[in-house]
Amino acid sequence: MRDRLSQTFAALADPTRRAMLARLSKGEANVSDLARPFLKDMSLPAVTKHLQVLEKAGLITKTREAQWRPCKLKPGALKDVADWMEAYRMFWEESFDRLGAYLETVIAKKNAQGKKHGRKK
Amino acid sequence: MRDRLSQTFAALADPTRRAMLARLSKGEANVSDLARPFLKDMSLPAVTKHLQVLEKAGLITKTREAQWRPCKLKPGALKDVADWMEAYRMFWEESFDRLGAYLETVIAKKNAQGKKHGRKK
DNA sequence: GCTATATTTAACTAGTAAGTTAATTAACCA
DNA sequence: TGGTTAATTAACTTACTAGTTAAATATAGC
Repeated sequence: MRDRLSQTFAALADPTRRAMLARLSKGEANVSDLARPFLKDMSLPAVTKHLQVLEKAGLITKTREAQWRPCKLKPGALKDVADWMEAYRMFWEESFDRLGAYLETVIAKKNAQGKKHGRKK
Repeated sequence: MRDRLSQTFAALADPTRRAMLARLSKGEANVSDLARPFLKDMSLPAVTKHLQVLEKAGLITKTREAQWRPCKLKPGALKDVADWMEAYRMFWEESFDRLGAYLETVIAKKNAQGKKHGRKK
């Protein structure tokens, strides 16, 4: 599984790792903060490994601060997932009138992008 | 990996399977249609297995029609992914004014849901 | 320097995933 | 009935994943 998007999806395919992301969505946390809810179920090295998976997938960044390793969400990879998902939105936005509303938001988004930031794709 | 969302993410963590979904987003297709682009790279049983993964993850449905097995996208699982993603949208919608626009669409969506369909969560 | 705290690395095991080839099932057609 | 097409199942191999325990590294504070 060499491609980045596959790596990201694989990282998300685990409830422990998703719980860690959920925790990080509330704010920065170091490894032992993130480990705390799971230490009944698994060892600390297991937590370290999960964090390495998240980091390699580009979902978090880990920095150094004394003996702690503060982690935070890194949005890029999630954005890639969101962009991929976008192609399928019409399939889950089931009602027809919602589809119309959806198309409007897409157009609004495109315009906003064109004006302010040059984004890839 | 017992939970459904993990199963869905795992199914999406493979470029072959995502390509199959992309094909199905253009319309129904049977197994050999879906296999065609990959038969240089893998055997037909491998394709069958990929489709089984997608089916078990709730991403496609397979029906019977004579000796063919027409497949089509099943949006439910993708919707679950989208719902999960929603909690993180603010992290990848990086610019502050976009965040404002995002909040408006969330409110609009909430209202639309309340009026028309009773959805979970 | 010594010790406690935070985290990672090493070495290993068990289970799962993705692929293979060969054989099998199922439906159609002549 | 026999052949052809479509798809799956069986049995197996290889590689990866998630976890383990034990040992190592790094930093802070006395």
